[in-house]
Amino acid sequence: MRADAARNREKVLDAARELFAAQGYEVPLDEIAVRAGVGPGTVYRHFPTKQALFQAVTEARVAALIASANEPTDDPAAALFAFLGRMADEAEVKRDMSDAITVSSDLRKNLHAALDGLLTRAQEAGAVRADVTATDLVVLMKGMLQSMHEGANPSVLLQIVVSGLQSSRKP
Amino acid sequence: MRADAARNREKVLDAARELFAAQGYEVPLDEIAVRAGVGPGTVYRHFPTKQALFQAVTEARVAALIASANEPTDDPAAALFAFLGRMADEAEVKRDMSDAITVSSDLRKNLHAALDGLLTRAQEAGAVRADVTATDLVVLMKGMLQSMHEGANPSVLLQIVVSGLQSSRKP
DNA sequence: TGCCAACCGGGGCGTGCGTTCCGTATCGTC
DNA sequence: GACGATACGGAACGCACGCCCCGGTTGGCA
Repeated sequence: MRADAARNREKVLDAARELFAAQGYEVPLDEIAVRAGVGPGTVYRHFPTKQALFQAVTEARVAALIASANEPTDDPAAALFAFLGRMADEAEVKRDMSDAITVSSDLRKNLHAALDGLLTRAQEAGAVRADVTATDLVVLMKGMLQSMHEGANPSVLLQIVVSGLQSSRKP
Repeated sequence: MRADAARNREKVLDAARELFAAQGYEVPLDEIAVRAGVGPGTVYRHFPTKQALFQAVTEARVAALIASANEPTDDPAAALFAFLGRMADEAEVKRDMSDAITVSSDLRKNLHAALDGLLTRAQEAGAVRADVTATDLVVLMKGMLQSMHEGANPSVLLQIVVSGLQSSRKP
């Protein structure tokens, strides 16, 4: 790969990181190109599609998050809640977190699997209501993450969800 | 107004009700026109804009919902939770409920005011954590309502939120 | 029944966006 | 320093959608 090509690739990635984080997936690709100081064609030389660029930007972050879910622990409930907290923290600063779940089905599947493990163990420990599924949690979190950028208080939202998970099923 | 004009107006309203409920605000206006058996021009003869048509379809339902929030009660917490339940029930069947909050700022304002009243009274009764604001609730409900159509169990989601609201603030 | 106003259909315009194409500039090698 | 491959930029395409316009049609009143 030529030197300037590598440089441009980085400029595109930097611009994409910044704009996806600020505005989410809906930011026009042309804006990213302008911010990077290149033409739209150049973006497509390095990434076959807008989705691919988005994944290149978010994949590593989300993968790290998911990896942190698989560390063994002796307090399953605390592990689950800590994970939700990390997701919320990440989403509070970067708007692309919630879009990542929507755009990439791979990512969503991985997240689902990670949450499933955490959730099941927390439920076996009796710390989380038994009628919640991993799907419920993914969806609930996605709703929460989106809500964070519309004026709500993120920590209050998270506490509500965590408390709600701990309460027992209504008759 | 001519007889056929009135008939077409009703056909458009029926089609809009059905398609907005099924697919939300994003449904193309042309689809509504096709479903109604008329041309797009006819839709615009009766409603100046797509938003206007959407409001014509949703306004009454949401207004009724909001009105139900203002009935006096002696159990403020139950009133609040019942209201949230009604919102959830409505959204479970009709996808346009959550869009209504987004599209019409009037509707959003009214909903905010209604929730503010319910919430404040429930908090004064000590039944709901004091650090939640009406904005938090509107946004959280919007996220939840959107999420309901993605495979989660609506009643579990609602129970989690309700339980979370009742729990006290973490130190 | 004839006439005019009201109304209808659908083709068309403007816009925004993802994506592609190609003439031109630039890099790296011989 | 010249040459070929590589990469660049941005104009252009296709598509989807909200919205408007106009030639033809229809309804209801005289």
